[in-house]
Amino acid sequence: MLPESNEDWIEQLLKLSDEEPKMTEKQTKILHAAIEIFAEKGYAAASTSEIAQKAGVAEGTIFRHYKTKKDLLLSIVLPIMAKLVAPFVLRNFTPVLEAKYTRYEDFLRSLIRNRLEFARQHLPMIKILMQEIPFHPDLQEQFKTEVMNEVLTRIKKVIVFFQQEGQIIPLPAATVVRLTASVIIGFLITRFLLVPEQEWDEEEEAETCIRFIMHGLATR
Amino acid sequence: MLPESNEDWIEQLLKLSDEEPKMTEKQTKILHAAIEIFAEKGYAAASTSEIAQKAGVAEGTIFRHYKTKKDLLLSIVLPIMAKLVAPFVLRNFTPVLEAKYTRYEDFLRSLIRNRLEFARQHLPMIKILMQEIPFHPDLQEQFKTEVMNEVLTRIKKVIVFFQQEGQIIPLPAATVVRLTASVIIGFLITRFLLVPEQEWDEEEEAETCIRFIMHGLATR
Amino acid sequence: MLPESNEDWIEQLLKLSDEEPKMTEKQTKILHAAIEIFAEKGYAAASTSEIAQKAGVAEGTIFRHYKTKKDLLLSIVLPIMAKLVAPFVLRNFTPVLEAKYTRYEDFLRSLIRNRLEFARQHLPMIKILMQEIPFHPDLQEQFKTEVMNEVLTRIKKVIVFFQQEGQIIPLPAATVVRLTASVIIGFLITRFLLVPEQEWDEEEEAETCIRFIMHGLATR
Amino acid sequence: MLPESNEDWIEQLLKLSDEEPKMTEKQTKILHAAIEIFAEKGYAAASTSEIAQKAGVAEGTIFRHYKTKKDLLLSIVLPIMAKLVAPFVLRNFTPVLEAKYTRYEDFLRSLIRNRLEFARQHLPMIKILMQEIPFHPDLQEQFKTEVMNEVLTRIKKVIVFFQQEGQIIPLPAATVVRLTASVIIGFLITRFLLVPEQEWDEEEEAETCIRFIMHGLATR
DNA sequence: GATGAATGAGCATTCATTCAT
DNA sequence: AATGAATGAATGCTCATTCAT
Repeated sequence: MLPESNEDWIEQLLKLSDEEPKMTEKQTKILHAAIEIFAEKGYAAASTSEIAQKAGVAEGTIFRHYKTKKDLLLSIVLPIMAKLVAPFVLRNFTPVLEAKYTRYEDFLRSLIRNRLEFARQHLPMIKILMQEIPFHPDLQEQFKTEVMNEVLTRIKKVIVFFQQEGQIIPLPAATVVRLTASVIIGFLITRFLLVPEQEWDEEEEAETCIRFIMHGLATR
Repeated sequence: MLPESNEDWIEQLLKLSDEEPKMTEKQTKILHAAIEIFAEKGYAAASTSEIAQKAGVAEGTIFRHYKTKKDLLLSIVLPIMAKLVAPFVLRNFTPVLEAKYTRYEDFLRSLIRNRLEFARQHLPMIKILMQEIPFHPDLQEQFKTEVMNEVLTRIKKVIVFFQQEGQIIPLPAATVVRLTASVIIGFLITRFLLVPEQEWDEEEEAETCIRFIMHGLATR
Repeated sequence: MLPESNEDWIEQLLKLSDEEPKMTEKQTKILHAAIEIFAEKGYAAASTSEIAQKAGVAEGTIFRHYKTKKDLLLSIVLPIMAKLVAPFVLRNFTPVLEAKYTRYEDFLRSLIRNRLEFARQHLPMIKILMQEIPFHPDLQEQFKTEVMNEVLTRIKKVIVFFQQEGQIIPLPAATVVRLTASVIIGFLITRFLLVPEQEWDEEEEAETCIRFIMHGLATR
Repeated sequence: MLPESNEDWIEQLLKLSDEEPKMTEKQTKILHAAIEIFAEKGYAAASTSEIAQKAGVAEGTIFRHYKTKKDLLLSIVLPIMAKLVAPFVLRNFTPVLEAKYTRYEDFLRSLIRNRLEFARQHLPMIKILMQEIPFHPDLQEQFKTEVMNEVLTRIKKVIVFFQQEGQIIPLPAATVVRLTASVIIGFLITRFLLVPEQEWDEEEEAETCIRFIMHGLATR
């Protein structure tokens, strides 16, 4: 479980998540079909006619709702990008953190659990996002601006805070972020992409990650 | 520099690397053009006519050397996959290791340096491999067999060896591999894909990674 | 100004012109939008959705009033064709003429002025008519029947009348009509299509046309 | 027959006319099919698949030779526009004229005969040119530049020359051109488009046109 | 009457692949 | 070995038209 005190921003995250409630039923079906097919064969190799078929609509119907195929991609990928950064960008992120988590370890625990849940719920969309970012400069731009700048600067503040507290080693904040993120993302990728079929004791593995990071970053 | 003692398998790696010495000049140009364009726009979005144009050959010439477009992809991606696993698969890998590296830390250092060099030399092909694996079951199969099975079992043996020596914590070998790989791959991705334009003190960053891993895995 | 004596058939023309007084406001807007867009891009290249948009109605509304796109075209083009021939077809045309215009020159003057006004008022519809006639056999048929037969035979009678009077040269009536029409239509096209932006002294140019025709047709 | 002295620029015109001798046989067939179909149904209403079918080639073949459908149109329409103005633009036009034709009437006779032949040979392409100019700003631009500017200024010089000789009435040159052109073009349109099926005594009609123009423009 | 979502045939264009030269 | 013209299936997208609301 996440600490109760954390619930407020999860709540906010969830609020963000029920996208476009005014979508017609056909539109929803198109979106779902597109997610499935884009995730399976990639954007470029997916054909709109296949999407239409899987969605059970006429091909023209896709283009009534999404001006172009690219538009359809963006309507999948932009919201997921927003949700990806949401937890870090909510305006009360830093103060809340500093007050709430007296230990880096608690911060990590909350983060991992939250991202595990996020990945479980949105796996296909995340796959699409990761696959397509390299080929779409506009997505890259958005990603760099929102993630690199917004998220990184906020997290770095948190890192510095814990460094000042003497909890973690005084490496450059960017390095600390990279090391931490590598371990967590490496876990998520292994869990959901590389070996998804295996039975995972997620609690146990999460704790192992945390301990590894904490010892790795401990002040000597 | 890599320690001299390591040179023998690097030598072997290099032997593997001058692939198909019997390639005509046009074929080489086709291959180079394909690598560039596949890396830039992805396999599915790349057109053979664009490749032909960039290679300065006629469209038909591509299909004289590579039966299909997929064939052209494989001729890029299979060799790079072979080279990716080469250092671990050379038949003398484990014994050599156990004798040579008395410390996990030295093993890591050698590994990181070697992979840095590998990534620097073959970045576009590695990009292509990573991008296309999810969409080609045959590549996945090959990857699982060669990397997951061959490489992992060998590395796990090394891990167990160092665990028995008491140098690293007695976690499941798979977990140790994952943690170690996450940090190293996370470094490589950040170095070459996320922030390639930045000036990197690779020696320094590599040592930071090593220290992080060593502390993270240290017996308590 | 047109000579008063001419007013009666102008009056009749005007009666014809307030077409379909029972049109709803939306229908009027559709018609206007269609005229504008057909004239601008041609019938085939105009899309009903663009017309709907410009008219400010829903796509379906067009088809409530006009069964097909072709229907919409006809509802523009047929009335303008009727008005085009109206002055010549009014049943009292010939007798009136013979009585009224004692000189061919007066007939021409009245004709030019009237057609100038007609072109000024209905330019876009005339453009559409001219553009589409070659591609619609039904329009051609209508045009040949109404214009070639009806109008030509009546005008020829007038010509013969003036030839018998010795005012104009005894060429075949068809030739006289062609020469006269060429000059007048050539003027109208230059005035409204080729060089519409120029300041035109229409009175002066009309008189020049008349003098040219009269000298050209004068009995030697 | 055209006066021998005129043969040199006709010769030049014909030289211009054997367009692109390096066309493959399929390309020729595509071009001919396109001319036929564009003339019959108009550019916008013609489909490339219909053209391909009539040409007896695969649809893709069209696009190997002409990047776009518009390209195909231009490859028909630009050469015909060039040929349309060729007789007037040949660099020796004015001097030759002034020396050769001592009477406006002879100039007209030569012009009419030449344009009759031109229309007879290239009727479908001329139809296409006339139909499409209103809808393609780039064609309009080209037309205005080449025809309006180049041709008109040259012809005006000729007109002024004959006016100074006292052969024709001192109206504005533009007006003289318009009157003359109206009569000739009116004849051509009637001959080839309105009543092509009729037996025409072209010599006789041409002389009638010339006499009409000469009397119309005679100094009083 | 008016709407606008839905349709599916049709469009221009691209593409991997073939083959005669 | 190399070419490049030719292919025809497939693609993303548009369009006139229908119909339930």
